[in-house]
Amino acid sequence: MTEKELQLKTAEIEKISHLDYFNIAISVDCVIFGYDEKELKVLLIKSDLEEFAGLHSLLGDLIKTDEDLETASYRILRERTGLDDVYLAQAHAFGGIDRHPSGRVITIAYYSLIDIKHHKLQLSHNELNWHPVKAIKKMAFDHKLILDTCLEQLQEQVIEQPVIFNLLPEKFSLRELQELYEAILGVELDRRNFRKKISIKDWLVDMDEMENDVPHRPGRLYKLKGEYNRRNRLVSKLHG
Amino acid sequence: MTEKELQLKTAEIEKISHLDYFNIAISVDCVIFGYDEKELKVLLIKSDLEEFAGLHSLLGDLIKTDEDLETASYRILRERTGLDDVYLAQAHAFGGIDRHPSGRVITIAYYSLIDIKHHKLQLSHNELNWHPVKAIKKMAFDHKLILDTCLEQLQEQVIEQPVIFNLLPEKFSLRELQELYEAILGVELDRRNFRKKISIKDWLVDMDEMENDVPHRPGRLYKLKGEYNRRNRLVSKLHG
DNA sequence: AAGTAATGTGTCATAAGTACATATTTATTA
DNA sequence: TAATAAATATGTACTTATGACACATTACTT
Repeated sequence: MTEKELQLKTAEIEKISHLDYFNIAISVDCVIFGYDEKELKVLLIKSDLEEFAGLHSLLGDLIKTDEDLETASYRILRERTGLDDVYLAQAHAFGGIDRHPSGRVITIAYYSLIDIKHHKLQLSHNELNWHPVKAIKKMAFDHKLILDTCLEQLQEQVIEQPVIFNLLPEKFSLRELQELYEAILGVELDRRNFRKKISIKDWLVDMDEMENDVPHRPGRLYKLKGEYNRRNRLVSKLHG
Repeated sequence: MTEKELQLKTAEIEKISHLDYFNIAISVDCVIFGYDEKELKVLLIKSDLEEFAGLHSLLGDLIKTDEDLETASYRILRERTGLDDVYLAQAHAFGGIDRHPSGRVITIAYYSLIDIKHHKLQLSHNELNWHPVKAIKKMAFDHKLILDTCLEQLQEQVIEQPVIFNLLPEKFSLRELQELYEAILGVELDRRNFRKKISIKDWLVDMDEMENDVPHRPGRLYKLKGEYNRRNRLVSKLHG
């Protein structure tokens, strides 16, 4: 490094009034939920850090200076899965001092809902796989805590809002929908009462079609009313 | 700056693998809610930036490298109000690229609930004042958006959880409690139905005492059951 | 002593939630 | 081809929660 270069660097440092404050990196971590084989799943990658050998971690990356939080989340989704038009919601910020072994990293956790079967995922990495949420015990970093937090928020969210449909193909039967609720909430629901409740919410359109790939009496197919369809929409109206 | 010092600085820079990523500052902003004169209020300071002359802003500060998010929030609360044992909850992270005129700052918003009258606030600054939430139209930065977001979350929270009591003195009448709910939710409630609902929740202990400073028939005084008392407790079990 | 204003309680109608049973339709099996 | 199995589809009775509403009581004020 030449004297000239050093001077430039020095100027750069001086410009930053409190270097201390810029000694913290910011990342985004995405909890990507999917639903397959009657199980809620999450997309994880094998950790490449020695400290966490054998453990899995969420998909995340540091935020670039010219992108906002949601742009960064969408970038990660695109880079890792090839998907663009997915449901995304901010869950929580995690900022423990020692949460990252290489230094101070504050992360902002988002969760995303994906229809595994419909979207052809272009998984960017051969150690990137779907894992049943229920089976996950330990993860790298504080990612188990992040996962649990996102799952809790998802549980609250699906009860109130019509977001669960982002995990299903466009057309689905009421049985499939019920099984998905059961997988997310971890409870068994009464079929008759479930149907009553769903019909009261008035979220669905009857497609006048039937299932055709089931080994039993096929059920009617429904889709979400267009007005609730959030697949292609930025969920959060909040980005300041 | 000597050659030696330059070399040290250079080493420091080299150690940071991607300087770009450390060009973002992180702050915490606190929406400090209080309740007085039958109004929900928020503690604001006059902005000292020229861009926002005449506008008010939330209390916030950059996070230090050795403190986690909640520690930073509590530090701000302590520095600004002298209070320590208050309810605090994380609301949302805001990371818009241009949200701060002096550079890239991502902020994590917390809201806090304070009993204005009981705690003797040591307001650190003479331009620090309580403002009725309903009257606030414009604020500095994106702080109006942050305030609105926190208010929404508070509204959801008080319906489900016994947190509203952090805004009241230890002993209170059902009328005071109802008025507080009305102020937060922005609705009028039926007195008889309200009392029924509260009694079902079984949050309160009858103190067998009466109001004594009211110009009408005094009501019974209640307090929150100890098991729900969160005043001295870190709310968030989540800090990774 | 009468008036005023708020406290404190109760009822009824309606809506929502819960437990539970039977008929129907399709695929499979004998 | 007929019986069987398994899932769909729907309805009813009971309980609980919600919302609208009325009246007696108590303490302060005039």
